[in-house]
Amino acid sequence: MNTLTRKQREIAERHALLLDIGRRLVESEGYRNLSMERIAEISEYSKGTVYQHFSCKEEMLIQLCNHNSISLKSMFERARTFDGSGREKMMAIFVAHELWATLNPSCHELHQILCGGGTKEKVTAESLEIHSGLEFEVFGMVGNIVEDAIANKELHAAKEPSASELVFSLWSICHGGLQLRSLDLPFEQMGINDPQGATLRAIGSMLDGIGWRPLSTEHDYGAVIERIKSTVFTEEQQQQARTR
Amino acid sequence: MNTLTRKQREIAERHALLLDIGRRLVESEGYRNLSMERIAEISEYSKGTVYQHFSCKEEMLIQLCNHNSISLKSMFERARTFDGSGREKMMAIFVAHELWATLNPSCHELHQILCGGGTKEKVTAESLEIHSGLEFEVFGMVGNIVEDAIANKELHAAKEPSASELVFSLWSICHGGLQLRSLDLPFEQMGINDPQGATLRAIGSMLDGIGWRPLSTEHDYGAVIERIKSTVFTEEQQQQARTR
DNA sequence: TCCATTAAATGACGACTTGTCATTTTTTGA
DNA sequence: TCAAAAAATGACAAGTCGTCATTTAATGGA
Repeated sequence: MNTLTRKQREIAERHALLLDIGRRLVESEGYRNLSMERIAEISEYSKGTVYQHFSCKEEMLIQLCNHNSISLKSMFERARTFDGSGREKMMAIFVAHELWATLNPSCHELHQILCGGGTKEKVTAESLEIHSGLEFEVFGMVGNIVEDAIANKELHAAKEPSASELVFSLWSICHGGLQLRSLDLPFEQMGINDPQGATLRAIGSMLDGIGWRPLSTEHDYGAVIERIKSTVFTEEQQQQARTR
Repeated sequence: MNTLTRKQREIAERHALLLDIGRRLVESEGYRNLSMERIAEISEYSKGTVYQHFSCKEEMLIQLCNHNSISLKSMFERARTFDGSGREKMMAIFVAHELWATLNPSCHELHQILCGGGTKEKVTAESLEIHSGLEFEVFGMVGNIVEDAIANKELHAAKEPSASELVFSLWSICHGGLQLRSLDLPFEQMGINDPQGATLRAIGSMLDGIGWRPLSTEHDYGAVIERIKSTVFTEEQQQQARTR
């Protein structure tokens, strides 16, 4: 039993190693230049061994993506511990999401790969289920913040947008913003000086629009965000500062 | 001269043919299963000839994408002819965007490919410039509607969000919504019964939030959208109805 | 300790793609 | 009519994915 577990541990370690190599390759050269052959070379295992861990390239990609989702989830878990109003907690979620996207440059790209191109068809049912499950959990976490706010009367319940729908909208703004930013258009020339801030203000306007109190005109959310960064995400913020 | 032009016309025609085959292949099998070899076969030209038109696969993809952008632009041009308030015109833009995305299923996927994966590096400078130019023009068109609304006092000018920034936000919501929808999560199970409507309501909330009059509480924008569909986009709407 | 059995690792291989370029075919115009 | 220019072709090199027969290592009983 002991030996068996040792072997299992070795396999798990190698699995993590391979994923890490994959992540680094995607980050440094884009997922198009990722090849299983390269991963085998770098890891100094043979291709066959790599294929014992991942049934195909896409399987590796979805596992990388799931790994990212887990890290997002844990950041969201920390975000919701921020001691503040519901809307402030939502700001903490936003901060978490931005830090996550900045610190894991591959995550947005990987997410997009999963969306299209018949990628999902090639992946194992298991990984796909994990993926949906994580997406579901993350959605739920954010939804709970909305529901709490409704319970606290910060936000009046309405048929539309429902709590889930609001999460849908927030998700759209965040990911759409990331996508647009990744196009690296000449934003300054277009009159957009601060794309990240643009996303933040878009969320602010939307929450104002549904009447989530205190409104952005009634409260200094800029200061809140600084407080969130320096209290809940100290380490990540430093890490981000170092990366730049 | 005449003969030369005939030849040129032939080449242009073939170029269009190849693009069309490419588009159909992307739509039917996803861009991952697109191969230049297939395009050559289907078109009954040789691979070498195909490569005289497109320096590489990515070049074909960006040209497809640019083609889509041109069609988006022309739909936006029609949208802004809608006879109504600034905010109603913006709804017409939204309708145009939704119809465009529905009628050209490849466009969103192609757009995403361009974002990442080192695709832009492989493409000709010319196509890339056209791409940026189109994006710029489309942004400008929507921006003009915002500026007109400010001039008409429907919307009070503010430092932030500026007109361009508002366009950025709207773009984010629309594309983020498309991306999320393309993940085809179990939306109903998550409490989201109408994803397209969710995007629409998100935009409504945001425009309410910045105080663009008349607010959604003061005006029946649902009815406006029906009017837009039946007057400006009659044909597209029928086409969409047929597709479903 | 030795050896038979089971498990794991390997890399040659077939199938497929991309992009090139020497060769062949077609067109042009004198 | 025919030589020169232009265009089309597909064999080819290079690279990738994923498989699987073969080799290598681990295991556990005698």
